Parts: sequence; structure tokens; C-alpha cells
Amino acid sequence: MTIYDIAKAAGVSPSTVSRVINNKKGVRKETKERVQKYLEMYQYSPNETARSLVNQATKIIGILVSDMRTTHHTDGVYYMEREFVKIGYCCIIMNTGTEEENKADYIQILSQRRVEGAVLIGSTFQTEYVKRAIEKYMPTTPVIFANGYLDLPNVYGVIADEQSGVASCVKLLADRNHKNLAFIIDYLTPSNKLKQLGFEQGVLQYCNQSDPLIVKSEPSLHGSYDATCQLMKEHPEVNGIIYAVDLLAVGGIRALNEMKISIPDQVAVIGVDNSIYAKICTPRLTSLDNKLRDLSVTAARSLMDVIEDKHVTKNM
Amino acid sequence: MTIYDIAKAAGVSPSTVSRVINNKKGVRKETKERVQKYLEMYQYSPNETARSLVNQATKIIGILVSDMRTTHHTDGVYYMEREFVKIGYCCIIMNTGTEEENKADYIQILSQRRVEGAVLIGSTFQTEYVKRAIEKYMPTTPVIFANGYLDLPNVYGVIADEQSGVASCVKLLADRNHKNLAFIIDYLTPSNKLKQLGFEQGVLQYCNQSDPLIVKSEPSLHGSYDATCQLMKEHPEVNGIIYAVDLLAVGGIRALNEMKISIPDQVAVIGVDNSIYAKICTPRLTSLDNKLRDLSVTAARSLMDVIEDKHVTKNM
DNA sequence: TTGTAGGCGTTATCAG
DNA sequence: CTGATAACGCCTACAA
Repeated sequence: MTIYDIAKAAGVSPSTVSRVINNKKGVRKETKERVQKYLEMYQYSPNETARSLVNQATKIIGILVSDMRTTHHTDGVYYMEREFVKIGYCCIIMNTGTEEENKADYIQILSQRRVEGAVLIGSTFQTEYVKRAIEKYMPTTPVIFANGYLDLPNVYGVIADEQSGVASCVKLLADRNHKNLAFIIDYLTPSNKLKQLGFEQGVLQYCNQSDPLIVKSEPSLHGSYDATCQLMKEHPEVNGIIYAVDLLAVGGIRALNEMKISIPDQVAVIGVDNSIYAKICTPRLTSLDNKLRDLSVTAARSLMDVIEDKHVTKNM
Repeated sequence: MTIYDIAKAAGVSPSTVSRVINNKKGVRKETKERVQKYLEMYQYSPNETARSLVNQATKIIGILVSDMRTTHHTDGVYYMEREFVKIGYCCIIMNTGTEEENKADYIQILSQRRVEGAVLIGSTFQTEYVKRAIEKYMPTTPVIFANGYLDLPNVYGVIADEQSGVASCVKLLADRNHKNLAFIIDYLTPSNKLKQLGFEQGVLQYCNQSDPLIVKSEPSLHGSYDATCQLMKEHPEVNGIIYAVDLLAVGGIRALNEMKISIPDQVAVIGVDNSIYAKICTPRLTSLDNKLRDLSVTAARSLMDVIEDKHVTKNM
């Protein structure tokens, strides 16, 4: 069912039908109503693909995320989508995995789909490889980072200052006299590296320690369980642990529980994300709230502003 | 950059360029290579919108979910997306919320986008309202339900038999001599209703009780915490609780812990979804695995089969 | 092997 | 107020 079919049925020209559909003025009321009658009768539904082509605007936003199942990403994707839908955009959402090449492929796909803007969720996109892919495939499409940034003319970034956040966590623990701290980290994403940096700074400043205790963990409950057991065995003096993400903290808490180490008296624990995991585990986990919800909404709105040619700070 | 630009640069006609791009035979090797050179040089990227229009196929799948943040839905959406991407499709993913009208709106949007197929994730779409919306806006587009079904010519469904699953859970408890059971439920979705039915059947069959104890809870940790407290106060004889979803079970476990009721000795607990929540909480939660991952993959593949005109069972 | 022309479903411009 | 007509970028007969 096209505007031609409707036009024929209503005895008018396609342009008139188009005018009616788009609520343009300059159509006699009577004509308009007749056309609307047929529109309704035939259940006409405008073809957005054709519109996109002629309008040179797809009303589609591309969202890339390494894995939307990761809690902090799930929320980000969700709020983004909601935000864009509100203003008439659809979102093509893709899980890229962690391989750099795949990320580049997906950027190319979005480019072919002629998305009006792209969102990259998570600092894992903050790499040279992705930068080159953007330069190559989307040199002019507005791109916004949720928690990251790349120095490219069309790229914008909104970043949570997790570095200071973690440093504050260290201060919090130090103030309560927990000064033998450890930091447990899984992926070395730019975001996690900044958290580590914040930890190191904090430890130096508030605990007067220049040799920060950093432990690498597999990115899973099991991983941090093991890492925590090992840590406590090798460093029984530790009385506070900060985990790069809540999931790790949860694994750690289980380890501490099973080792009969009391939380937070013997060992205080802090996670990052303030996710539902923090609320579920026993005892409840203290967690740094990185405000990813606000960040997502801010990022989405910024992207819209860029698309609408408003001036936007490149890096918030 | 269009095929016309490339054609002009390479000194050939647009159709030749098109042939090269689509790897059609009947182009002299020499010509082909020249065209490819310019394709590369100008960083040509085919406009999928234009292709969609002329091919009458968008290569887009629409995925509707009430809220992708709900764990069992997150996984579903994720696996669906991965599955479709593999075969060259993009996914427009939308969170519809629970309002019926909104669901209808989103169905209309997908229809205007001319998606080649639609996926409805979650039994909440199994309503008369949605049925009418599909009839009205997508009467011919293949639609597949992940855990649900509607009797319409273009609608297919893949369903997990959660009813029998929950009944088995009841048997499991009864076999261990926990026969004073309660079922705690939040949303009255078709899926949850079937779980309840399974509970009722199980209780009748394995516990010889014809008056099943069903408790309504708010859909949150707090909600089931409260519901569980109240339940144990009013029915201290209860020695087993099945929760409609893991999240509720987690809230319940917290309540039981705080009431110093030992799990599973005094009260055994079972959830549904076998989600990460079950692994995180203390003690670890026993949970019915409804195999949503398999279900999603099966559903995605079925939808592709329908799109490719293969014969597919309407309701699996 | 290559090119021309028509069409996919819209919107927009310009006459009438 | 209404209707031709020409795009938008691509694909595909059909013709050469």
C-alpha cells in the first residue's frame, strides 16, 4: 500500500496524499478528510525506508556495546534507547564482543546503515584501532562515548570521574583506620585503569603507602573468589579491598565469608557500580556509584544536540 | 559518495559499479579491478537504505521487550541479537514498558520500518491488545514469541514448559519432606500464571493439598522481602517456598536469613531462571533453569526459517 | 562485457 | 489548493 494507491482511490495526486500524511497546510479540509478516510481504510503505513532515502535522514541511532549483559552496560543501553525513542529515533543495538576487528566491522555496518549518530558504550572502545575505524568508516557521523573519549573531530565523550571516586573510597577506608588496602581488577579497560590510578593515588595520599597492592583477577565470580583467597593468604595484614566492579566484589565477599573473615570489621570491602549485585549479596556491599544512568542520559542528549547542530562540549 | 561518483571516476556506468560491488559475474577482470581501485580510494560505502528500498528487504529484525534490564530478558535479547547479526541482519531493539498501548505503538513503528521479522520477548506480549495490534499493523510480517504465543497466521511461538518445571520443583521438595509449600508471585504474566498452575498441580499431586498457598508480592527485592516476612508470620508451618523469579527468591532469602530461619533445613527455597542472582546470594539459591538461552536461539532460528519460507512449527 | 532506462516509495519544488 | 516532475541511491531487466 503506497501513496499512489491511496491517491488513486481518493481521486487525488500522490503529492496531496503526502501532504495529508505529513499534516502540511494547504489542503482543503474536505480533500484532507477524504484522503484520511482512505488512509484509514487501507491501513496505510508510510515506508520509513523510502522516507529515509529522500530525507537523507534515517532517524536511526547505532549503539555499540561489548556485551549488553554486563550490568553497568545493560543499564546504559536501556536508558540510551529510552532517551532516543522519546524523540522519534530507533536504535540499532549491537554486541561487539571484545575483539578489535569486530568492533571495526560493526562501525562499518552502522555506517552503511547511515545511522545519524553512534553511541559507544564502555571505555573498551577507547583504542587506536577503533579510532582508525571511525576515521575510516564514519569520519563525519557524530559519535558519542559513554565513559570514554577519542580525539577526533566528530567524537564526543561523557566520562565519569571514577579515578577521583576510587580515591575517595580509599579516603573513606583510611578514615576508618583501614589502611592496608588492596585493589582487585579484571579487564585492563581504560576505565578500570583509571580506577586503579585513583586507588594508587589514594593509597599514597591517605595511607602513606607508595607500594600499592594490586591484584589481577579473572573477570568472573570464581576469578575474584580465587584472587581474594590468594590475596588473604599472602597478605593477611590486608584490612580493606576495593574491587574494580561489583561482580568481583561479590566473589570476594563470598571468599571472605568462607574464610570466616568478618566484613567490614576485619576486612572492609568496596565495589564499583552500585549495581543490584551490591544489594543482593550478604552482607550488603558498599559500592561507588558511578552514576551510569545519568551519564547515559547526558550522553544521549548531547548526541542529539550534535545531530541538531547545537554546540556541545567535546568532553564532559 | 554514490555509485555514480565511482562510475564517473572509473569511466564506467553505474551498473558496472553495482556489479562489482555485488560481486556479480560478467565484468571483465580488468574493469573490475579498476572499479575496485576507485571504490577503495573514495572509501565508498553502499547505502543500505537505498538497497532496502529497491530490494524490498531491509535486513532488519525488530525486537520488543518490556524491559531489557530484567535478567532473563537481557540474556534473551543478547542471544537474539547475536544470532541475527551472524546472518547479516541488524536488530532494532525497543523497550516497550508494560503499557499495552505502548506495545501497540512499537509494533506500528517496527511495521513502518519494514522489519522483515519481529521478536516479542516475554509472555507479557501474549495479550488480546497486542494480538489486535499485530493484526492491524503487521498482518503479514513473521512474528515470533520468545516464551509466549498468539493464534495468528503470521505468529510463531517457542515456549518453555515452566508449568511442568515448577511442578517438578514441588516434587523435589515433597520428596525431601517439605510439603507445606508456598508460591510467591509478582506480575501476573502468562508465564508466571503457568508457573503458579504448575505449583498448584504439584501441591495437589505430591503434597496432597488442595488449597495451595499463593502469595502476591511487589516486583522487587523489597517486595518479596516483605511478602516473605508476612508469609512466615502468618504461616509459620511453611517449610518450602517457590518464587516465580530469582529476584524474588533473593529478597525472600534475605528475609529468612534475618528471621534466623535456616535454609534449606527449616525452609527450602527455589527460584526460577537460574540467573546470576542465584549464584550470588547466600546461601546459593536453587533455581529452575528455564533454558532461556536455548529458547532464544531456537526462536531466532525459527524466525529466520519463516523469513526464508521454510516450514516451521507454529508453536514449539 | 557494458550501458541505458525504469522503478522502489517518499518528499519537495515549482507551476498552474 | 492541487498536480506534475524530479530527486534520493541502488538494482536489474533489456538492449547494445
